[in-house]
Amino acid sequence: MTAIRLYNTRTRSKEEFTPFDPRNVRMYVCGPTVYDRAHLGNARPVVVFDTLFRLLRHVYGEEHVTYVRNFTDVDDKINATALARQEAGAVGTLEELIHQRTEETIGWYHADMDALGALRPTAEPRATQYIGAMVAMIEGLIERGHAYEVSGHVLFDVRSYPEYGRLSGRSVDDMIAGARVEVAPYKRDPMDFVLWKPSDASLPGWDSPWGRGRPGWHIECSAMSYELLGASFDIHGGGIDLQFPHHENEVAQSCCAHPGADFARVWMHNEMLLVESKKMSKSLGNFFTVRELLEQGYPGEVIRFVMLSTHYRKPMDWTAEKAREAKQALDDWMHLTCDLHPAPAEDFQADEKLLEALGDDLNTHLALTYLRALRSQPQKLLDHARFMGFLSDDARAEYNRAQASFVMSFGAGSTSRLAHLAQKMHALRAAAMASKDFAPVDALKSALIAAGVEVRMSKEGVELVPGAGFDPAKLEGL
RNA sequence: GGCGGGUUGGCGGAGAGGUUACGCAGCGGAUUGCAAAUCCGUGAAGACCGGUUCGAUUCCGGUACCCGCCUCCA
Repeated sequence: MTAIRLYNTRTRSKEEFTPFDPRNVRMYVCGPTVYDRAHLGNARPVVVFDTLFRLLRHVYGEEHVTYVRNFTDVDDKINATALARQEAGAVGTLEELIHQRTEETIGWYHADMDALGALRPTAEPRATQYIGAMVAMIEGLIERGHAYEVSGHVLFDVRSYPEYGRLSGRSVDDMIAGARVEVAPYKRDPMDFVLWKPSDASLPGWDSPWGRGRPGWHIECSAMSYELLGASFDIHGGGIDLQFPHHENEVAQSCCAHPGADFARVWMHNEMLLVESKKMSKSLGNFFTVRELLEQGYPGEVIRFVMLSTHYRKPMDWTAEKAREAKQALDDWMHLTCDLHPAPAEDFQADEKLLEALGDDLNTHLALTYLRALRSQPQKLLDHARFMGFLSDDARAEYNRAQASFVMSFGAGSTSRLAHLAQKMHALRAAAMASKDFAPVDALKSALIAAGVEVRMSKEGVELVPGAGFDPAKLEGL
């Protein structure tokens, strides 16, 4: 069995991965808050942990890996969007408008992440489906003396959990010293965080022992991971910016609610995405969405390739140049493999070298280097690229559709416009060879290149290949 | 202020205490009427200062600079 070593944020070291139960390897990854289109930064953990999911499925068997990624559909930004729609005259109750908004966003998210070649997780729970589990967990925390109720709020008492701060390497005292936020007066300790907060009539709420309200941000992941994966599971992933406070608080809640269990054994955090060397973030406003990129003509697999060309624990700068290189490599692979048939997934056995690269804390860059070396073995390249999430059925279909639509618009075989031009070119060239006057040949060649056609000439004949910027209209009159 | 991470050739980006990363770009060659595509070959690095070592870009310490978290965020 392939050895997998993963960097564990909790211990700050690379460790050999040993699942609690090899027949049910369990991974939880923090998913999106569904109030708007996913930006490119949101896509990084999706692609990274999708690659890990694929590796785990290959090593332990498809049926033996459970991957949970949540949708946060309780959030004040969602409420605000719904409220704005209502004020703009949208029909329906606030709850209906909120539901509409989250449904719509989840649909976008699925479409965008599918385009990146990411497999759907085993389960995608929504916070609103687990309010009962959250309330139960909060009640348990109060009973055990780890949480307290104050004026409709329930707060977690960080001083009741001595390990608080261990995951993110901070001490409560240091954090208080450097605190930049105003502290709510009802908190026993400035670092105490909200488990439950009251909702007024203009906000969505659920009945609870503490009145009508809604959960704090962190409790949902604790409740859903417990319900779907148990008190102890193998891997918890997410962006490094979630390490504190989100994951720290998750650890505190879960470990206090289920003493004796491990919660997540391995914590994995992907680094941030940069744009122009600055972190892409909502507050800086320098983010763009996956959809925008797709619409600009960057195929999803190109985005995936760029993502995987940088190790997940390093910041990654998104640049047009990287996208260009990725596209070049993928086009080349597609061209080499478009006529081959992929091996059925169940028969595929990945090469040990590729598995070693991925098993070494997801060295995806090395894995891509391995794929590149497979140029001379197209069948092997096709199967291994597909294992990595490239050259998918969709991408191959799209490629073939593009080829077909080209034939469609010009007619097939010798009557095709380009074939005709190729013949013309060939004849002109043959004449030029004799007359030594190449001007007419060069003129036609220039016109073809201007139309986005690549001109390949050899002794055997002339081959015309339409490129990315191919414009059939420019062929008129040639 | 507290905590964490980074600094590799023109660009991107890995591994390894000593032996070619790789890709892109460049250069040279084959090929071509000239090109394109393809193939072959090739130069170029390890922020700075110390230490450990027979030997460090790789380990340790310091300096500088950059970045992130501590506030919604993947």
